[in-house]
Amino acid sequence: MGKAEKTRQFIIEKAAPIFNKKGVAGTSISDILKATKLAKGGVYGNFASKEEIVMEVFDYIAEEEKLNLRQVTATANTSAGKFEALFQYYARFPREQKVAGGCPMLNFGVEADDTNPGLKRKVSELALYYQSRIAKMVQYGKEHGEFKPDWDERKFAIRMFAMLEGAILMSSILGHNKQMLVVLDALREEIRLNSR
Amino acid sequence: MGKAEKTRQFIIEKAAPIFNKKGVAGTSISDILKATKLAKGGVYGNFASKEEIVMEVFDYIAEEEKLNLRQVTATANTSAGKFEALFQYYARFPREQKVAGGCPMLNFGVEADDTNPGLKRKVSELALYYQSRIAKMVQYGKEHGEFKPDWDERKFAIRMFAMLEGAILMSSILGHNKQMLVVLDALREEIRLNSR
DNA sequence: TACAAATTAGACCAATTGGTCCATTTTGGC
DNA sequence: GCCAAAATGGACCAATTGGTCTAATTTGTA
Repeated sequence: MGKAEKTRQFIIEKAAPIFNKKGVAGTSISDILKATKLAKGGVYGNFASKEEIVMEVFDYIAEEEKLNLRQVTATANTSAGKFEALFQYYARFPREQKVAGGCPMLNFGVEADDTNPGLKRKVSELALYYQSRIAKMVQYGKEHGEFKPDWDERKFAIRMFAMLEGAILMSSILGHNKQMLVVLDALREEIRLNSR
Repeated sequence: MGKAEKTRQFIIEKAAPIFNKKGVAGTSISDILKATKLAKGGVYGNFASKEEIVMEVFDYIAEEEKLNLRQVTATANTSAGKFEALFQYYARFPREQKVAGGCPMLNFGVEADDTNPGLKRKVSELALYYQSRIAKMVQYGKEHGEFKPDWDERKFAIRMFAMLEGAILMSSILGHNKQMLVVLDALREEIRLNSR
């Protein structure tokens, strides 16, 4: 029992950054064998196919990232404070990422879009989860008198999410985070304007 | 002379949507042979490698997309009008795309990031080109009294670009463009606030 | 400590990968 | 319409792909 489960988890953890960096099509089973130092039997005894590994890898990265962000926001006790903590996290992104390779929604989403409906669904669910978390942070802030009551939290969540993903893309292809900083400042300003 | 050049172009045009949809690693030479109905000699007589095809395919898509957007903005003669034309184009994105598969900066950028420095560079140049075009549209609007002179065009360009890319990602993984419409409305509002 | 069950190593498989090469065909200029 | 040059088809290549299978090892438990 325990052994197989541990090997499974071990494979997932080793495979995750590879898939996140090189993509699904760009990652071969032999890449995973190399990283885990297992033989084929060790992998295929625990997973039915590459596809199954990919799915679980995505779930794993998603869960780690959620955990990460929950920790980041937990440090503050006001909504504005949580937003600021988030912004400071993204100002350092992807340096403090647990699973290397950048944003999994961006990486897997772009590839899955035209090739893997199951994975695409997972990505969209994760994206909507983040947007609802953002919206809830605004909502909470409104309920506690931090933010103006007429601030549309759902629209803000969509804009914030889109801007962050776009900024992550730019950071990775430009090799610096100056554009991310500009985006974060704009978000800060938007929060300030909606504070009271 | 002419023949080889035409075959080259033919291969690029047929290969472009495939690479744009399935990615570089996800596209095989045999996919290209199938799409062009050529044999290997016909492809490798015109290109040295898959890599060379990819590079030219990206240039081709980039050029087509630039042309497309230039036509879109050419219909209006004010900056505000050009922005509105752009927004209407992106409200329909990717329906009216010349090369199918979505935004090449998103598709190629995400994959090239960790795997292909040459392609990565092309992507970043294209992204900066678009940002400078946006900035110039604001600049022109300021010079012609459309927009307020203290509007920071470079920061706006970064935000607009990031939001559009993020919205394109969301459109493709959600399968609808509702979030894109929210983003476009926000951009419209920002332009309105900076108009005079 | 014995032993069945769980786990793994790695040989093996057919299919596919990117790429080469040359004989044949097509081409455009004279 | 001739003919060299350009272009193409497709056989062929070694390496790699995802995946199977079995013999050997490791495991937890009685």
